[in-house]
Amino acid sequence: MTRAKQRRKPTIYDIALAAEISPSTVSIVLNGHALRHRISQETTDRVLEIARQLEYKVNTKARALRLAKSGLAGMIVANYRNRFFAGLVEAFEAKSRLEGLCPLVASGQRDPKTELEVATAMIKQQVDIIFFAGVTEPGPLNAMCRAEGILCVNIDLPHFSAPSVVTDNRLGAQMLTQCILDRIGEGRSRSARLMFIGGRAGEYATEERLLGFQALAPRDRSEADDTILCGYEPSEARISIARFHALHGALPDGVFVNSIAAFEGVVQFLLQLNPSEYTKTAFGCFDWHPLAAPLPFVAGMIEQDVGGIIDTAFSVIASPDIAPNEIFHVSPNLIRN
Amino acid sequence: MTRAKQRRKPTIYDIALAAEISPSTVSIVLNGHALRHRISQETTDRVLEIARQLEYKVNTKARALRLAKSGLAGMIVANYRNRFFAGLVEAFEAKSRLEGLCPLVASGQRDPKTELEVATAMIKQQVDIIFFAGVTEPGPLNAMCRAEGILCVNIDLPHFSAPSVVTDNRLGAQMLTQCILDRIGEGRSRSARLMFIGGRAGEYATEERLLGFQALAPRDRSEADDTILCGYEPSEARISIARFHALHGALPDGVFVNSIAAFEGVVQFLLQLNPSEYTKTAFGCFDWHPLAAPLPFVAGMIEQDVGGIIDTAFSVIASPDIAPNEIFHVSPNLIRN
DNA sequence: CGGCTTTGCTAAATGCATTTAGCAAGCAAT
DNA sequence: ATTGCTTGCTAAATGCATTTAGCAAAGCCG
Repeated sequence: MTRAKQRRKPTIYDIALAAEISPSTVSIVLNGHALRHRISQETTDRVLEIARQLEYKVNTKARALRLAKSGLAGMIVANYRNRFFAGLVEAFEAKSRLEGLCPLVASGQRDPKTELEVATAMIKQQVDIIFFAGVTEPGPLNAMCRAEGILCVNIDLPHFSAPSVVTDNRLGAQMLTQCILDRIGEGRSRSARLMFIGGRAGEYATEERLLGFQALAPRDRSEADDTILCGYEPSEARISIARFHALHGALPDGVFVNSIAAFEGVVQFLLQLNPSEYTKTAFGCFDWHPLAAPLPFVAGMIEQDVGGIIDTAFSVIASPDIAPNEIFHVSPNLIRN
Repeated sequence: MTRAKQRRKPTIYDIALAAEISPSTVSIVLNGHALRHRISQETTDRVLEIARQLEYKVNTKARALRLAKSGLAGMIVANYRNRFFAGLVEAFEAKSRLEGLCPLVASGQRDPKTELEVATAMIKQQVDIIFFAGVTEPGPLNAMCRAEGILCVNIDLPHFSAPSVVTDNRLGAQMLTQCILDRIGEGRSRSARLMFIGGRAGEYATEERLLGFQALAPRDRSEADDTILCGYEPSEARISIARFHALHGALPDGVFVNSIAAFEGVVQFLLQLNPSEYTKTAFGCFDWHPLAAPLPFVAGMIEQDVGGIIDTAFSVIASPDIAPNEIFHVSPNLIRN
């Protein structure tokens, strides 16, 4: 392999020179349009062989400049530390490559300013599509994409200004609530006291999950302080559940923890208690993590179907006539303990 | 803001037309070379104003084509689910943007074939630099970069074929071991039995950490079965520590868990035991995770300094005369419980 | 043999920004 | 008036791939 290519990267002109034909023909052949343009088999073979020998690689910048598309697929996620987004990104990368696109991912850190900056950077790179996952306000970003003619999809948080793909939060919440009730046991579950902790009022996912929870939680027990929408900070969840415990002198029969972040806070609190305090309580978390799963008091966790979400999002992109306000639901999985 | 830009994106030619000057001048001004090229203040202002009005954005493809550099900074990580890599990526993104580069991250999934594919895709995108973090074999990838004239740095796993930035694993291991000994207590720590579990023999990080561990672990106690390099699969770690426990009828006084993955397996095993079995044992993990930190038996965890690693890597890139085999060490942090 | 089709290929325009060499006008000095 | 410098700007080449319109040669028909 004594390749004397160190000088400069070979272009189609180098191939043309070596094959004694025109650059046009080279381009046609390399793009697989030989038949369409009636290039002879002989010429085609020669071009391909020389390209191989020279280790020719297309200059993506020149191609993108000419075609006004980059072959890049963009995705913005909130962050990578969250396992849901991490899984989403990995599924996105794999699928993008399958589709022949180069994935370009960035985190928006749930900060509108960063999100805008990151989205602008992606548009500058002329990404052909963008998925917005875990963005605080998709509306303006969707508008930007429309103005630039970039196809986009909202993930996780839907918005009417672009097609959206979301987990079926209500269904997942029902599955999780049922799992909690199962753990509590036939006898007690009818009159069990269930608590919902974590998330924000008015927020799409939280509201949906709350609906799923309330559909199964014993009616007569839905008292005001059983639903604590304290956000996603572990410390807030810790304080909130501690307050409940102090007030009632005990934990409820079941706890629906909305998100792994809130779960962190709950665990922090529980581990300060005497184990006998929480072994009678069934916990469920709308999120899955391998470190939380083996905890003895965990009845079940919800794992969102990141592969399904990404596949759906790509199929949305591929369908040209989908209404911007359409929402697709993907069922999550319940992992029972 | 009734912008009639829908048609086509404005180019420097549009600006030139509007300002009644040449595109050359526009380019010079927009690149901040006005002074160097003696463009009058008046002209400069006019160009900038019109560019603003037209919402001009440079076409990165054309620029990249001309300059033969893309303004992209690439990084390959093993995956995103691991918190260390997740943090690394977030630090990388932030720093890249500070440096005026657009971050392009991809995961190699610890699979040489994927790594090669991903690296090739990045090179096709003409990234200006690449960081390799958590790739199985940096050598060939470093060689590719050299052939293409792309600056690269190895992170986490060093290799002589490019400058490397790694956590000071030995130091971190010493800190963690000391922390475990502290927890065990003055009285017992001299003759304490310490165990090292997780990682692979012959692997750089594991060997380094083992050296740090052995430097402090009581000498006379370093028996063969106290060091279990069972890889990174949680199930392997679970089985290994279970076997130890069955064989000796008890846990050791202290356990050095090498990686959060191994820790998962350890936790799985512990939670099956009666708590009295493990409360006398001090656990330390070379990795940090918020769900593991509050566990009562955890004495401390090591958090690698992702920001420091990325900053160091960028400074390596900026220094043209660094030997390819040079290795930079970044101290990690011990999080005590 | 003239006219038509088919085959196989090419010329040239295009996308947009950057940079170098250098022009023209104005002014000062001799 | 001539020479020389400065100021302010521009022409034109360059990077590389793609695509459309169309040319030349060969083959076929009547």
